[in-house]
Amino acid sequence: MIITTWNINGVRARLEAALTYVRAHAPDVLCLQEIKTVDEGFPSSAFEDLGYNVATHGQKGFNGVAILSKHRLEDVTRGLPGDDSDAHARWIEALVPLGSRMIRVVSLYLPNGNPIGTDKFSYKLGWMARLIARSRILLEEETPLVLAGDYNVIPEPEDAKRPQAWVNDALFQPETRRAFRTLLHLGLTDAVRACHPDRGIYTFWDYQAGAFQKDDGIRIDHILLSSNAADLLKSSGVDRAVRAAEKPSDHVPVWVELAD
DNA sequence: ATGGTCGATCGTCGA
Repeated sequence: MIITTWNINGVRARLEAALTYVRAHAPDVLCLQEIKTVDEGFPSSAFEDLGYNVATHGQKGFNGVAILSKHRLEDVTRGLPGDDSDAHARWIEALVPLGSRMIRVVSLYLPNGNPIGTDKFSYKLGWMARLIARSRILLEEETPLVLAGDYNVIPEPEDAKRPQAWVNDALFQPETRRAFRTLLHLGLTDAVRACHPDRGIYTFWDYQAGAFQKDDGIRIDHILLSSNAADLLKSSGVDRAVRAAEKPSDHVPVWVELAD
């Protein structure tokens, strides 16, 4: 089973690119972030025509996440618990059948947090604390867990072409990286890092200043696996060619292959 | 140091 995550930066602007990708790769599950539309604006029928079930958690103008699946979607839950005042659409969970059992898949869009020293950065750190709390609860279940999305976290210096360019950025702050490590220490595996110890693997290149042409990228889209999901891990990868296609997102798809 | 680029939406925010 292939589970893919992709920040598509606007599902309506990216519909043709998304359909092209799905036709070519046919992932079993596709987690999307930054759909940038309300649920009613999501082009569900275009994906349903390709055999996918669709669950969205949208919002007007920005944010918004979705899970598309060739298999059943059950027990769909929207929103990250822990703060009733948080109206951002950044979290959706679902159960998906994998062989004879179920796995829990989450599509998440962690706040960017820039600029540092503002309430946006505080919101990011608070959201990460809630992510850790929710993950702790989900890990208590025996259902294999796949946490896929745009984490807006550069975990280590080797996850950036120019780490020094990010030292004042929310994505690479010590507090941000520490919270991400705390998350990993719950027992989660960074699937791409586990399969690819080499540096130079990036998932995002800014639109500006020819970043992709210079390969001036960062690795901020991650798939974290519970230990019983990591036991099923066969391979993982990053589809960087998508960034060179027509009218691309600034992020590319990241995927894992799990044994059925 | 500044401005450089996108999407959603239509002046400006978020990234």
